[in-house]
Amino acid sequence: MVFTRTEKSATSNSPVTNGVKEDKDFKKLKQSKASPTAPRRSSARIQALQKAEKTVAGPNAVVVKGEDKCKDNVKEGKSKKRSRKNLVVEEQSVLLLKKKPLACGKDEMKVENAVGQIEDKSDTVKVKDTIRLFNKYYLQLVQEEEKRCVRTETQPKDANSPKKSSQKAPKSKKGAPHVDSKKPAKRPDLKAISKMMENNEILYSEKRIGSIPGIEVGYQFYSRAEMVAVGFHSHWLNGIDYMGQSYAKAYSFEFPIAIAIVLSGMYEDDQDNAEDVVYTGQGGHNLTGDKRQIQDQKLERGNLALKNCVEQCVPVRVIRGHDSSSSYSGKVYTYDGLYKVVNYWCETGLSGFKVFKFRLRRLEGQPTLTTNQVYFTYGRVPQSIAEIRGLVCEDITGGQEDIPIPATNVVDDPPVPPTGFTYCKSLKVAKNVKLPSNAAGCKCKGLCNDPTTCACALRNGSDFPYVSRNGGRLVEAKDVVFECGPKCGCGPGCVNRTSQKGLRYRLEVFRTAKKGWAVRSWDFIPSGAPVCEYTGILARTEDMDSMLENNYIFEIDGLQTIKGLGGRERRSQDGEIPEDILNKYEDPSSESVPEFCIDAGSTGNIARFINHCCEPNLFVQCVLSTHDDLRLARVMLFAADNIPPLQELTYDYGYALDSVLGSDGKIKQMPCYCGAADCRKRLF
DNA sequence: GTCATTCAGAGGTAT
DNA sequence: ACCTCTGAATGACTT
Repeated sequence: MVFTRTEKSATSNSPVTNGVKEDKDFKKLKQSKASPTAPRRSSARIQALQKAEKTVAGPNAVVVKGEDKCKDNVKEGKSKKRSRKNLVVEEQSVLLLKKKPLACGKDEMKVENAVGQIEDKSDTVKVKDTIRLFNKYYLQLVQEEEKRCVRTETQPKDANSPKKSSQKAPKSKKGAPHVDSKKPAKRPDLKAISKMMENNEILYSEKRIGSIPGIEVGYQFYSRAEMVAVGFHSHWLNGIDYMGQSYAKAYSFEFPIAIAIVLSGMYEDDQDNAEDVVYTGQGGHNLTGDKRQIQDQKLERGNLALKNCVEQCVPVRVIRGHDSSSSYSGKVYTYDGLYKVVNYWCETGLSGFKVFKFRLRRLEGQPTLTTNQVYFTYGRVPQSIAEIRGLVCEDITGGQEDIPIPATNVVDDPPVPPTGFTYCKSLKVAKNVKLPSNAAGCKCKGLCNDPTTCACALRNGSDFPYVSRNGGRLVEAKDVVFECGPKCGCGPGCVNRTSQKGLRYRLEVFRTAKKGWAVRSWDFIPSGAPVCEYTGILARTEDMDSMLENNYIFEIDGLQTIKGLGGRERRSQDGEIPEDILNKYEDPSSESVPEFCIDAGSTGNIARFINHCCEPNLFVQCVLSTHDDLRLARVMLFAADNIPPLQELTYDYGYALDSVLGSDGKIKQMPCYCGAADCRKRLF
């Protein structure tokens, strides 16, 4: 089930876009308390509110301060030079600041709760934001790399090979030995963590013994580099992460001591029995080729660190690496909890060389390991229609989409399928709305790949908004994305048509107990990948006002976002949007409220089943391709995170609290069941 | 399509 | 100046 979407707010890179209910409501909203939701939604809107009512509430001000600091820690990392202690102290002072308002009156109670939640969740959210930042850098660097490849491709010999999808550029830059500049940059993941280190954006740059706040047992990483970004395991290559002598001053242990290990199952002598692990030490093996042992291991570095753990009873975080062929990322790393290093010995391994062995036993009192974690399989993703439990409809699209979308219901008795709507893959336009088709288009041939000449890329700030990796991923949320359209010279395979290529993942509509219908994917979805468009009937908002009970209206607020109106957070930098686009809308009254909306009440696609969540994994992105009218932009949903199979897909409907009025003119409330740690508890 | 091989990668640790 | 249980591209192979 879906409700009216309103203003969006974005948390860092989880974007937001679109419609505001109406400005009178917004005024009401303004009067509402400097809402407890402020922390969660980094939200422009709330910030605007706070600015607007600076005069309010002392305690709130304090809280805000604390939050700001908190945010600083997350976003800018510790920009202070290292010195751990300072950091710790600072964090404590933040805590103090946060706790202060606890003892206050009613309104402040809200704040208190909110603050309490911030604390709980902020660890989780810090991790999430850190990973999102990593993903953003990663995609930016992939983009840079793709650009570089184009350059080297066109330079050497203008290989205008008719090969279609491969503008991949054979990276044999041998032709130009002096490299077309400084950085070969082959590993965007490593570059991304380098960048985060430079900027002090590593979440826990100080190594820690034991568990890491915000990372529960079962947490999944999608690359070694992600772990480095969080500070969970600080080498991207080594299996054993340990604290060296430099920590001797701050602790009374004998160093080095190991703090985290990755089990990749690659050592020929490793044994893994879930709760009980025999881990082979590092060193002495052939780095290339068969990776066999070629010499004796020594009791040094990581091996010594693990030995010291035995004697000093230091627990070690254990991460298991898994191949997951079904995913684009190809690898998954699960955090499986703390283990104690029970003992160690030295033996002659299969290859005849000395190896060290460490027996690890899982500490008690942790969530049980499932076989899914040890022998990694993603839940039970059905392989065929016959395997689907609770199937109530084989394909709700009736064959319209390339990939069928089944519906399942294991909640109702008897199970019922979703009804009351007509599936429609593409947008329909109401009679009184005219969709222009004035986009000029670019003159590229075949595929667009040179952002310096493609007219469409130029509109996006001289870059393609997408990288071609994984079939097209949006590098970051923008106010609006300009895609290639019907008048462009490029073909359908062009990366700048990424949102026009239909569904890419096997989606399922499933029944939930409290939230009605919901949507999930059987496939892994990498961050920045397009998930689906929001379709329905494109209509005038004013015609909708009578239909208060219609919960499927999506207001198109591309224009409002671009202007930063209604508290929306700008996503693009000033000057990035071509002026000819902006200058069209001169009537300020037309700007305050989205003029157009998409009504998916009676007709729509899969998007109408996607639920709201206060901590979503999708974001909304306005896209223009056939015309350049921001008020009529297409609405796309993109993945904000790497999304594992079977995780419910959600986005932030973006309601401001108390912004929705019932037919009686009273404020309507709707509880939120999203279950996020920082849930606002109300949808509106 | 899958497998095997290749190799750059870049910070941490110790010398 | 070492070390390193990645990742991705390439080439060889199998169906």
